[in-house]
Formats: sequence, structure tokens, C-alpha cells
Amino acid sequence: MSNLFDNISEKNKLKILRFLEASTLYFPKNVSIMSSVKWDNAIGFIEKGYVQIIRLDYNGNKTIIEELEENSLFGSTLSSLNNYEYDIITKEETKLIIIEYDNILKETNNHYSFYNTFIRNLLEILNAKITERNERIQILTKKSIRDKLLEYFGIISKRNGSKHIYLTLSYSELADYLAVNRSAMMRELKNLRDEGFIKTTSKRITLLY
Amino acid sequence: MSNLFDNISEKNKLKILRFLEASTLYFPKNVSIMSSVKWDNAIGFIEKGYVQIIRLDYNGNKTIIEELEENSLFGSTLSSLNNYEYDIITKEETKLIIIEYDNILKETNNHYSFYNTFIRNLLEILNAKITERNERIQILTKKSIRDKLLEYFGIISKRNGSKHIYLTLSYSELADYLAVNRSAMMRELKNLRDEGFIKTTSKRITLLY
DNA sequence: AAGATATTGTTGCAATTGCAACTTTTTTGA
DNA sequence: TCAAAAAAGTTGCAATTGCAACAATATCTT
Repeated sequence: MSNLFDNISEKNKLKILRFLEASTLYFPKNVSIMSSVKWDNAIGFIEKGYVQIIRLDYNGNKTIIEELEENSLFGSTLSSLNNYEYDIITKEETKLIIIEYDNILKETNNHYSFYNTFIRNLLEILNAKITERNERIQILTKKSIRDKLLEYFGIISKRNGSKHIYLTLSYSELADYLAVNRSAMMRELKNLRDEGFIKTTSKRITLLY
Repeated sequence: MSNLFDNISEKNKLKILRFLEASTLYFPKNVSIMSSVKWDNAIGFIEKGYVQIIRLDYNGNKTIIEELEENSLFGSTLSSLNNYEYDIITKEETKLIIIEYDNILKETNNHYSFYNTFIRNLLEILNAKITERNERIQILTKKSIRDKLLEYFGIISKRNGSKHIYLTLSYSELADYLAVNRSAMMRELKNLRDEGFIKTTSKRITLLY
């Protein structure tokens, strides 16, 4: 996964932040940062920490839209958070850099050759986001819980090049992610275990096929 | 929805296409264009026509990943089509412009002031794609067919600012899009009709809530 | 270390959904 | 224009899933 400042020196990074008129905010763990920022035209860059973008619908169903680790990018113009149903929650202490979107493409930026690298990184991050979404859609379009689980495991396994998977999500969160009932999912995991498709030890899963 | 050449004159558009070393291809209706192009580092721009990106899994389940109309952008680097399970099918006669991704960020491009506009358009298209995917995920994470339908209708209705919806997808395609069984979906539509939530006349739907 | 809180694991039962097998209607293309 | 193909519409039945209500573990937090 690409980083916004990949292949850019610390000195040039500071230069970029300066002419982007970026501001830096610090947040404690487990707080909403939705209301602290005017997101209409800003994007956020997580320099340190970990946050989740979640969605709560009228039924109280919770969906994790996105998990953002260190060096991830997110924001309204760049991923439509302009909806009151979304919330952004820090899961760790977080250092956030806010950038006004319109500043990204000011013509004067072009005078700096390293700015091309910055834009390339930005395009690559957006591309990675689309890929992520496509993977999620791939999973969600499976009709059975079993197929959703297998697709999820398959994607992770392929990504890491190993049949041994370590779950970063809790099982409750996984059920949310797959958009299925948690206990039905647990039941299906048991079936997969009983039928010899997988082996599990708490959050370690081995694919046996 | 933004276009790659918005706010760029025809003359400058041709200039851009020249230094991007773009090539143009023409396709008839209902053919796969997956194999005609080396997609590993190219993006495609649909100047004229209409294509669908679909996915066929091992069960034979078909999923429409994306529908691309005139002036849309798609491609491997920009949305991970590097998977043999995908196919791209023209649904109309199509004029396709192929651009090598690496050419997009050559430093010499910066000498042209209109190039900034081009990059801005590109960023906005990618952003729109992410938004689209988010909407789809929003729909797919609903647990019942009814809620999926209502979410879908709600999004379209909001987008057009009207309670009157015209379906561009056929009902079979809609079922694929929602990842549900077609006849179960038809049954649920009937229920919604009977319970007075919607009124339908073939592909025209009116929301009554 | 202990109480509080969150997560995991399990089950029965009802509701929803998928599937198959049709008929009817609409669209397509030679 | 007319036959063929595709899409829409229906239904019964079986399978899957969601839901509720637990008990058992694991994990915070003070």
C-alpha cells in the first residue's frame, strides 16, 4: 500500500505541507472526529494512529466502511463522507493532517518537481481504495455466508501469499464486514471446521483446500 | 459526473492525447474487449459507447462490477482488472482510447497549464468511482432484499431529486446488482407494491413514502 | 486482582431467501 | 413480420439465515 509521501524527502514533505496550508490535529482514543473538522472540501491524512469510518443506519445496523491505518488518506471530496449517517472514530491516539482539497492542484505547485511524485502517490492511493472496494463488493455479492467467508479468506490468503491467516478483525467485526448475522456466521465457521475446510485457533485460521 | 476532458478545449485535448501516446480502438456491440488490449499498465477512456465490467465466479454467478457510459474511465492500474475472472463487454458500438498509465505523470507534461485541469478531472473521476462503490456497499450490506431495494431506490431518488424512478437496469440485471435471487426479488417487489410502499409500471417506479 | 464490559460460542425456532420449474410478455434480429 | 431469444412474472418447497436468549471466555480498567 502506497503512502502519500513515498519517495519524497522529509524536507520536501514539509515544503508540500506548507504550500498545501495543511493543519495538524491530535485526537485521543475512541472519539469521533467527524464534527471537529469542516470536511466539505478537506482531506485527512493519518500520520499516526488508527481510525474507522463506520455507518449506522436507521435500524441501528453498524457497518465498517473503511479501516484507516497510519499513512492512510480519507476525506469528503475524496470519498463522499458528506452524509450524516457516517462517523469517523479513532481507535488509537491519532495525529491527523488536514489538507484543503483545492490547494492540491494550484498551478504554482508545478514549479516543484517532487510535486509530481506527490500526485502520483495520490493517484495510487485512490486506485488502491477502488481495489479495496472492489474486493469488498466481490465478497458481498456472494449469496451464502459460507461463500462470503471463503471469498474473504481467499483474498487475504492471496494477499499474504499464505494459507495461514491471522484475523485483524474480531469475529463480531468480521460479521459486520461481511454483512451477516454474527451467530449464523459462527455456525458456518463451525461447519467449515467440521467439514475439514479450515482449521482455527482463536484468530488464526488455516485453509486446508 | 465529471469527464476526463471537462474544461479543456478540443485543441488541447488532442495535444494531451498526443503526448500521452494514446491509441484509439473501435469495437462492435457485444464483444469482449478484455483480450484486445494489454491492460497491465493502461487505462481506457470510452469516447463513445457503453460497456459493462462483469465478473463470473466458479459457480457461474454473474456480477456487474461497473457500468461505463460515454466519457467514463476504467482500466487495470486504476481499478484492478488484473484478474482473469473479470470481463469487459461492449453493450453498444464503442470507441475506446487507450492511454499508458506511466505517461500520465511525465514531468514534461507540467509545461502545459491545461494539464492541471486534466489531472483534476482524473482525480474527480476516481473520487466518483469510490463514491459509487461506497453506495453499492451501502446497498449490499443491507440484510434483507426489501432493505436492499429500498436503499437502492433511495439512492437513485436522492440522486435525481425525485420520487419517480426510471430503471436503467433490467430486473434481471438489478437482481445481479443487488446480489439476490431474481424471483425472490420479484416477490419482494410485489410485496412492496401490495403494502403500498411503491407503485410500478414496468420500469417506472414511484416511491410512496 | 476483581468487577465490569466485551467477545465468543451455542441453540431452537421463525422468517427469509434461493432454487427449480413453469407461463406469459417483451424484445431482438434475420 | 415472425420466429427465436430474453426478460418478467409466479409458485411451492427446501435450505439458509436472522434473531433472541443464553453460558462461557476473554479483555479492559481501576
